[in-house]
Amino acid sequence: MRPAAPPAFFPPRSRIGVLVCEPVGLLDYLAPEDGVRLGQLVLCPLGPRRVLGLVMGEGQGGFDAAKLRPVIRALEAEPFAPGFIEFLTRAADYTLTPPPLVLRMATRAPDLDQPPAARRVIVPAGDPPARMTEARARVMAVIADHGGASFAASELAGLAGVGVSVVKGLVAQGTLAEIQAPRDLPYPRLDPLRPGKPLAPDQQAAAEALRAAIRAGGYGTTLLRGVTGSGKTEVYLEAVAECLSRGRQALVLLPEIALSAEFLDRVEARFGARPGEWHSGITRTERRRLWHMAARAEVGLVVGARSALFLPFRDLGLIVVDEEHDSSYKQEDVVFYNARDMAVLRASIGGAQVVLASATPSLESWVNAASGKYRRLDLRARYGEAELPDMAAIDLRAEEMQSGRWISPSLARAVEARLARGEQSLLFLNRRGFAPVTVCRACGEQIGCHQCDARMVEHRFQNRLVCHQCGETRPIPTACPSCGVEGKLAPIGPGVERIAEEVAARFPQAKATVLSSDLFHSARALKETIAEIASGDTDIIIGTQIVAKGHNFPRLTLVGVIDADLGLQGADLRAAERSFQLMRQVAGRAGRQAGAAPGVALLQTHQPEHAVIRAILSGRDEAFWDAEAAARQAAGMPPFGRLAGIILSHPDPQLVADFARHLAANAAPLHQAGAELWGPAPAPIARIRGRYRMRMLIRAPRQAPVQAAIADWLAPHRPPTNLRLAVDIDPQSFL
DNA sequence: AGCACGCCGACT
DNA sequence: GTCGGCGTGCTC
Repeated sequence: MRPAAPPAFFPPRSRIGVLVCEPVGLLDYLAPEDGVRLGQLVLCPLGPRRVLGLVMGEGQGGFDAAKLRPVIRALEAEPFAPGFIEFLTRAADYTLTPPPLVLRMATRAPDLDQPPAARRVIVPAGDPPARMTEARARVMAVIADHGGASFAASELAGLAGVGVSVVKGLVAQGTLAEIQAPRDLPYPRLDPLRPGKPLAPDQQAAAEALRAAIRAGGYGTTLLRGVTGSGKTEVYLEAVAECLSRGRQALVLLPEIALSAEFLDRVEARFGARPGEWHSGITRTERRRLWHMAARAEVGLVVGARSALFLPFRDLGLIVVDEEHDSSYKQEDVVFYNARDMAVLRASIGGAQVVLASATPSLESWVNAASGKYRRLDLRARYGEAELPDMAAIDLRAEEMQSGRWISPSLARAVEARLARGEQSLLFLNRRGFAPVTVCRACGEQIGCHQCDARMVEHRFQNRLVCHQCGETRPIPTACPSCGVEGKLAPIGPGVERIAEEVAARFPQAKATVLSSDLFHSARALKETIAEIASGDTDIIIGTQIVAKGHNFPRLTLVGVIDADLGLQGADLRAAERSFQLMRQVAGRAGRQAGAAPGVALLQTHQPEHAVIRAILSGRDEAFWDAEAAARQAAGMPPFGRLAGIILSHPDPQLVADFARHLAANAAPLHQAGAELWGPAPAPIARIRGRYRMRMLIRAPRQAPVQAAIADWLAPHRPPTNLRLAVDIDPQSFL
């Protein structure tokens, strides 16, 4: 373990620099009466308010010493480690996010300004009572059975099946005592020495390579590539074991933590205890506990969603980013960041290892591995040849398609064959709802959202029209809102609900289940449905991309992609890459059967000769990535060049346009840095929630100081009131 | 982000 | 004359 330098101490009333959780940022204060340490969280006076701040170092000066106000008090939370402060600072610099917003992400735990939560618990204190009754004996038995665990009086009474008065009586006798104990307890230690599952030779070799990297200490990133079922998880859990046995903390990031109960069980089976769990669904109590235990190094392993990267770990030695290509790692609202890239940044500062695990890596990671910047480890499939299903295109131009139907005769025959054999089929369409467009046959009007530049999507199960941009819903009208003609509104195009209708009509004997994120109010409900499907309770699954995430359906032998062309259109830089990854994953759902013949994946397409379709069918990933990389390199696009998006929005379209043009006309700092500026242009979604949106795109050579150039460019221009300006470094979405 | 201040139109 | 709309600016 590395020797920890003693944290800098600032004596009482000395001048300190504090980053406050408000847009003002770094301000000077006087240290409180007991002094304060670097990295401590403090409560500061700011105007009439008290706000949270982080002690960053000595004061900046340049502010009238007589006006300095003292910090109210230091919080009892563990101070941030210097490496963590550096990470926050550099993450803010990289993403061009105001540092206070990054500090907010790092302090998202309840009651940080409160002293450690305590509760009153009952502990053994003395001799058995003079009179031992049956009820008293039961209480003593519960205490004996539960060893070190401690309970509140009411919990103890409940467990013993007696009234609280019995417990109180024992306290009065002096047999038991009620004491104050911290509410937030350390997590049970995971045991890295327990034996893991036996590993195949290639897993063994990969695990040893990761262990060696961790043993060597210092930073490094590894791309761990292996299809679903190749045992990636067992391999990186070995890296976790090595990290834990060296006394450092580990973090596993997952894209869809809500679905990870199975994952937590695997961790428990491997290490004998459950890890800390961090995502939007955990309770306030658990959130507070995990935050403090991360800071105090009293949790060894945390499994979490992308925001877990901003937990104040004391000494993080390993970050695993599972399914590293997943687009949910990119946050695009208040703060724009990619958790995969920030994981690499955090690890490089803290001397930690990163494992990027995926069956279908992002082009960025693939190129970094090819250039030697990342180590690359490959795993083969565990179960013989069943890695991928047999794949074929169904050329829709050659099929007899009836209007209002989307399942071709060829695909229907394949489904019939599965029904006859009692096997499952999956029909994949990445489109929620019943129909994406509702058109008036009298006047041609397409029903749109009042707030957004988007069409309302019919959701027949809810019997409403829904805007997929802002979530606004309204009843499905019978008359056209534009011309008023009754009964002429018609749904155009399919969504999963409409495929379900077609399935019900064409395969009336089959049991069908629709899997779409909007149909499940909770992660639990979704999990239950998935378990039912896995148990064989369904003949035909109709799903959006929610089905692409690693669920194992043992009886699934056919995957039908309703519209393989859907992701290919549009000018999106990553359309080909994303389409390839998604269809590869969906097709893989039919390729997992141990020992059995591989399943079949059929792609309905109007363009079977398209490069992406051919690449998927051929199963030659390397060739696809090579071609994609060459095309990106030729165009100077990421990862060979750099992009940044500028998104401006305001309720008045004229105002956004004027300000955007004003910025574009004064872009000298960008050009001096070797960057190009494209736009402004109305964003593809030109209006969301009543705000008009314009976009600009910056492209620069790989080594250009893009962030500094953008900061210099924007600094002199005050945006008008209420105009929102967001900078999206390394954008994934261009909408 | 809040919360002041202050400069304009609409009233008891 | 005031009350209150929100645009501008400051917070160590």
